Amino acid sequence: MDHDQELQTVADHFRQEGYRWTPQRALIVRAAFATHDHFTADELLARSHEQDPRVSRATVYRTLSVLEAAGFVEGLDTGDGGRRFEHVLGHQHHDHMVCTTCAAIVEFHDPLIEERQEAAARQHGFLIERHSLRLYGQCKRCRASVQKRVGR
Amino acid sequence: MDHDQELQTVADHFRQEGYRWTPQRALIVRAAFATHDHFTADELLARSHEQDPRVSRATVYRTLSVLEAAGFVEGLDTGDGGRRFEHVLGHQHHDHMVCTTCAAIVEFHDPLIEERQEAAARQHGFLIERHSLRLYGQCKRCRASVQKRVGR
DNA sequence: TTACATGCAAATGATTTGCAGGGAC
DNA sequence: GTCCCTGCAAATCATTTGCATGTAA
Repeated sequence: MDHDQELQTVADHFRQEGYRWTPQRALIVRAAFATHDHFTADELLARSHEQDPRVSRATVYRTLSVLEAAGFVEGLDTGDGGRRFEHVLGHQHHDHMVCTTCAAIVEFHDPLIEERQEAAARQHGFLIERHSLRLYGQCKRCRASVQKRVGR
Repeated sequence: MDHDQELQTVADHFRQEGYRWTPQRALIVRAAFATHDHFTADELLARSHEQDPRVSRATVYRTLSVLEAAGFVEGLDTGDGGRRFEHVLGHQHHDHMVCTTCAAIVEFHDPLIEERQEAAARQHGFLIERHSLRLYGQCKRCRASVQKRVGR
């Protein structure tokens, strides 16, 4: 799915749900989908401002919450109180490793883990709607630089 | 490990790390360990106030952060911006299912999942310090009441 | 004695909301 | 023409911090 198609999908969803499709929302969604990275609300505001400095922070938050509810975007707690969002539409589900030193995010996926989650849920009569698996620690790069320091 | 022993362990840790062991900290830790549930900072403050209304919110937060750093307590983002803590000392590691309807928390544990997490981390040169696995959805009770409603 | 801890109130930072004017449908 | 959306500023909410005073070691 290319970006224009995606944008169309989102626009359709907004209208179907009774939301209006405004230039601000188009601009914010375009900015959110521009790259597949993990952005904060503030970064999204900044990116939107590159296109039009009049877009307000409030509208960014309001749009993000509609996008999240619709599953176009997924929010991750960063652990330090903030949140980052990622563009999900058209991307395969995956989990995250978060570096506690440099905040780098590594994505991974393991079907066996997903399967065992389902099994655990079944055992408890629980119906999974979504899940979040995060590994916190040191990424390759940060481990390497620690070892260097320790080594000398 | 009974509660007095636990308290002693925590007190020892505080002193070893150069923190002072004060009546407030003892009171707060006792309140945190009183039950194995998932409490907010605010609830802990309330519980502490039952013993001594002069304990301040700031001291609760300051004590929680030492407890968390030491691994006596573990913080979980609730998804709505807040956090809950749970007493970890003397309890086996486990993950959580969170009911999005009634907020009930079900604990579960799967060694195979842990193993696969380690494997994934190894593959990416990542060193896990801690992890968080949360399944969000409907608990048994809430599923049952939805079905009842749909059924009639 | 001397840092560190405490309580208080003010500061912070992310997110939300009330409101009056503007614009999608 | 409605009613939702927007920008702005003020309001929240959880958490943190500065400071003068208290106190564990």
